[in-house]
Amino acid sequence: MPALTLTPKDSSKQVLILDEWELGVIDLFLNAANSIGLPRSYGQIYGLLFCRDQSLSMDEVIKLLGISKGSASQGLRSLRQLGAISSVFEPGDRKERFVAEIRLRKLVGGFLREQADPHLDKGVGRLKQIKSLVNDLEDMDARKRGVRRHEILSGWHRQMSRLLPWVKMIVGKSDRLPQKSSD
Amino acid sequence: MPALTLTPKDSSKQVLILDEWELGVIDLFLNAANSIGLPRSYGQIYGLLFCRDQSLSMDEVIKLLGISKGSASQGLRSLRQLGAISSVFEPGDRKERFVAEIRLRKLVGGFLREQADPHLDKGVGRLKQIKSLVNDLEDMDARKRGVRRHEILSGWHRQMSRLLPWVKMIVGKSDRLPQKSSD
DNA sequence: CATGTAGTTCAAAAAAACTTGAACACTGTC
DNA sequence: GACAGTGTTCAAGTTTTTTTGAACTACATG
Repeated sequence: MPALTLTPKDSSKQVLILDEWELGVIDLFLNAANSIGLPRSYGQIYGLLFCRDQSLSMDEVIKLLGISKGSASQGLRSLRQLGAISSVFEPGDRKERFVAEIRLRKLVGGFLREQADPHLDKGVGRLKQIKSLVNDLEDMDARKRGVRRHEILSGWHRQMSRLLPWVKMIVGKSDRLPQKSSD
Repeated sequence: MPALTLTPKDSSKQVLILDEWELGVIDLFLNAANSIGLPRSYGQIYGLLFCRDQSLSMDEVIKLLGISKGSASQGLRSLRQLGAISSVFEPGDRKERFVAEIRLRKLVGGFLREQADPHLDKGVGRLKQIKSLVNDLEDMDARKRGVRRHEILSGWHRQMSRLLPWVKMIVGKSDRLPQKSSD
């Protein structure tokens, strides 16, 4: 029972309530965000934009999701930083408007770039530190054990570094091919 | 101070303090655990076991890391469930003792099995629910939008399902080859 | 330059996640 | 059966993360 008394072609008067399926999608993304370590509200925001054909302003996001200005501002900024959404400016409008990036390749790529890569970089430093601590050991047996562990960790680091490019490559092979939705 | 007058070649008298490099490794795993969404203490426990050649009992883990019985118990159980550690029983000893799994392939595989797969499974249900909500829509335009979104999500789901086996495959190619530690 | 709109910041409040430890359960011994 | 050694459970406490909202910056307009 929404959209009953709305104006004909008034595009700024877009449905200001959410459909049930949209709530489902938003909740799905809320959970997804959460499980990859992002704040729930980021997921909600992305989910909302994902559902819509039209760009939304921050105000609309706030009203539709019922979240605070602060959350919306930070969420939108971070999502853009991740490449998960992008902003557009309607000519002659001061408001910034947002749309969701829906190419999985881009989403995954952005996430890896912003989250995984930094961790791998920090890892280099940590490994160096461990190596130097190990090299300070006097006792040869203890040292040998330490060296072995450092070697293993270095190997893992190398492997993870190799993996990421493959992930970016594999995801996005045949992005958007939604033919049979038989299930 | 139990086990003082116990066994002959008392193997329980192991170093009861941590080397500095071990602290470094433990901290590394603490952070790693955290960033993949596991409790910090799991990382500490794994890190400690990773450093050691000898198996450790729960008691030793508690003393060495200074964590509570509850954390140790839950951490050890979950890590075993993830396949990140395994338990061994010294003959004639009632205590369970633990060692770290150091094959990256196994670690990654266990993590994906226990964390990623369940999410994908739940995803199937969510998608079904969204689909049925979308199919209830009267308005054909709204419905079309909903169908489109459902198709995209299904495509993503398919892609992620395809990706995981590759990840398990790629990681572990040439596990343990730590030849040149020149860096 | 006063006003209104758009958006950011950040300290404090709220919520979520993690840890603790005391009570409990199980098992083998005397 | 009472006891001692091992390990689990979970309500309550602690810590960390997230959200809120009021104050603030920036900027265009009259």
